[in-house]
Amino acid sequence: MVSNSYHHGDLKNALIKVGVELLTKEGISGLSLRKVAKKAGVSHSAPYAHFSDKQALIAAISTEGHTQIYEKIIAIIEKYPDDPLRQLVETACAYLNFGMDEPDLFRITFSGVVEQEKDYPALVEITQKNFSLIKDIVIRCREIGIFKQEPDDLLAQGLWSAIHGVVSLVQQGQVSSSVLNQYTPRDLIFFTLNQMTQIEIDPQDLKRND
Amino acid sequence: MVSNSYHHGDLKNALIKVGVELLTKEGISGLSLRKVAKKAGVSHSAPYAHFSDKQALIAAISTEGHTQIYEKIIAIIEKYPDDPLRQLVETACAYLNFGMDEPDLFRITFSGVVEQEKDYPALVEITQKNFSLIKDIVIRCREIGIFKQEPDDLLAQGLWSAIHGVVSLVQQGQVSSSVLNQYTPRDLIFFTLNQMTQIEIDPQDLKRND
DNA sequence: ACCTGAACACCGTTCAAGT
DNA sequence: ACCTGAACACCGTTCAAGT
Repeated sequence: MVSNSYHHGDLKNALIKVGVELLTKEGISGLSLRKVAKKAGVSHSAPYAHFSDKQALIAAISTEGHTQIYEKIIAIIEKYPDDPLRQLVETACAYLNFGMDEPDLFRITFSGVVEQEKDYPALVEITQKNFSLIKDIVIRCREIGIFKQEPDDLLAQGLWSAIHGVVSLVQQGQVSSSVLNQYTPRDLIFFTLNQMTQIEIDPQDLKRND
Repeated sequence: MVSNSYHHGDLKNALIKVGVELLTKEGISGLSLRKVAKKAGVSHSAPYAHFSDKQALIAAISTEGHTQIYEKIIAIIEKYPDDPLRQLVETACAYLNFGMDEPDLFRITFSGVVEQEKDYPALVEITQKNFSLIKDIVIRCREIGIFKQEPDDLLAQGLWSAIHGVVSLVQQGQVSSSVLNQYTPRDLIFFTLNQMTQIEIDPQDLKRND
């Protein structure tokens, strides 16, 4: 509907968009280059003009997922500019929500579906930008006494790993049912944040937004 | 070589074994039912007598991966019967080693490649047994003051999630290069254990075995 | 430069048939 | 009960050809 025969000017981005749609609709196993091409209204070989192979499209979709998280974190930082603890908590919750709301996009983005990440500069760049944002939040948190003095990199990496672990297991259904009966995924996030920090974080204090 | 025409009595286990071999040799993308069948010396439709579909074989391989970790943890507990902290540390390192030594088997086992875990009772059972082992270790650790008083389930789940997060990111190459230049994966594990516990764990104390 | 259509090798899965 | 072989629909990828 955007154009008629030889497609719009930007098939590349159209393929990424259609790819994400197909992914959320049919899951990772339903994501094929041929279906994406058909859904975009081009022949099954047209995508090869823009992506060297299927992995390259998956890498582009992963880049899209990282970008979505990046924009969410930026928005959180701007919303609570003087409250680094809040930034930390909201970022962790945003990560959890991403895993719960868009499980397949989350998997492609954060669960190593892309095999040779280093081959995709745009992907490497956005992952570095995301880590940088988290490191900034951690630094500001440490300045107000939330962490003991540890190297920033290690703190940020440890924190992100722990949150990533929780969300991954929740999203894969690998959380013990005895735990799931008593605690919500949100509880697990707060438990982890409390273990990783030197202060007590009360979920009740933070309930007045999504 | 085991037999001649109509194969040995246990094609099912032969297929699992060959599947693991093929997995470590060619990776997840190289694991196909047809290749497994050929490698086992049967026609491409023979596996369907034992596995309803490809997912069922993958679930069996995942079960094998969980069983390998289970046996390692059992061995660790028997090796250090009176040292729960050591049990904890060694188990975490075993998890890391599994991720580093057999990345593809690790992925199938712990990274949600199996889509409907609940459909495979043997898989559900071994995951419960593993969680139970970890919970036992955590309980014994708490009794000697390593953790503050928290519910066992939550402690065990939180700890396992954090370790899982570290190993997953390491194994997927998603650890920031600035961190990798300064710290080994083992450092990250010890950092995480130190954050999650109430005592200081010194890696030096534990260096005299693999 | 961008896209098409035929072609190839490889999948997962089914099913009638064989022992 | 266990396995085979043909068949089907679907892949990813390549390439000569068209505008």
